[in-house]
Amino acid sequence: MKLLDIGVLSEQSGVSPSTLRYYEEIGLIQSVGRHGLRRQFDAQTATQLALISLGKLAGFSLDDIKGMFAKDGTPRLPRAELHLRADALDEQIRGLTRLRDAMRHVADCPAESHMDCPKFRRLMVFAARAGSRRRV
Amino acid sequence: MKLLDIGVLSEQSGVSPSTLRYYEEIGLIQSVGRHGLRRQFDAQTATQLALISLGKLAGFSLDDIKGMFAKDGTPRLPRAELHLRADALDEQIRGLTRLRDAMRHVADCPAESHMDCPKFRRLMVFAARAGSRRRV
DNA sequence: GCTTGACCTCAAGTTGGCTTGAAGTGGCAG
DNA sequence: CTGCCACTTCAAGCCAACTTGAGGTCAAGC
Repeated sequence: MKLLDIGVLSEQSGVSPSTLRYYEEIGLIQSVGRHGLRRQFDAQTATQLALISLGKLAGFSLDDIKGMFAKDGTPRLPRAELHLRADALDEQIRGLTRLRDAMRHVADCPAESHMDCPKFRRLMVFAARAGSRRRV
Repeated sequence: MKLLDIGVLSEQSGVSPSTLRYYEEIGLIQSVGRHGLRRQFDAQTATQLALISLGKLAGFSLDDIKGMFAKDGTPRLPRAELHLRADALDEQIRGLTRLRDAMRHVADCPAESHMDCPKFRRLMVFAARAGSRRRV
């Protein structure tokens, strides 16, 4: 079983050593030994790190992600949870799309002031609604 | 000119009084006077708050947003900047969409383990790339 | 054998966007 | 006139996800 020195893993994964130590501290990853003082990691940890960054992209917290690995570090992704998260992503994508369209419109809008533009005003109503709802 | 007590504005906008005070403290909004101790705000501030929540949705920081108002509180949205931000939103939307599709696929994927699914592995490569780039 | 440099530990600091707590004040209903 | 209650100030706290700093260790290259 090939072992990776923390520096190598860091280099390979783009995750800084301090972050790796932090991840280990919170139990997200495990080192399998030491070379002198230096942590050594299983090659599998690189895969795990890719999954972690994937999870972060999808909006999971590190704590959420922690629950997605079995004790041995292999992924354990509950399908229902994935669907839920995909739905949340859908929501987010819809909101962002609306926002982007409106921004484009406003940027090209000939109205003297943005406040004179009906689309902009509609956008603000949307924003006001979105703003007064509790954050996701 | 109609004035709003902080409580009224808070109620109306869904922004908590402490947040309003915080926004004033950082110079994002201005109160126009006091009724006893209580801050009073211009009715226009409600509009401004809608814009602020809009800006937050779009991924602007409060500091960015601060730059989007003239000293009198009227919006000053540079069109070039809007286009840039819309482009960034596009990027974000594309990434999220890819992610969502892949998540859906994985959730329904018949492979024994997620690790056996080619799509999942491709997704991880994407994640590894995205993760090692500097955060936007 | 000595230096070097990347690692080590542990505590504390950072950032953004607020919220909370303690102690005080003032307008208004009764 | 009294009590209430939403406000006030100011400092401190909170959250996640790290980073930084001080002081220490160790394997490897010269």
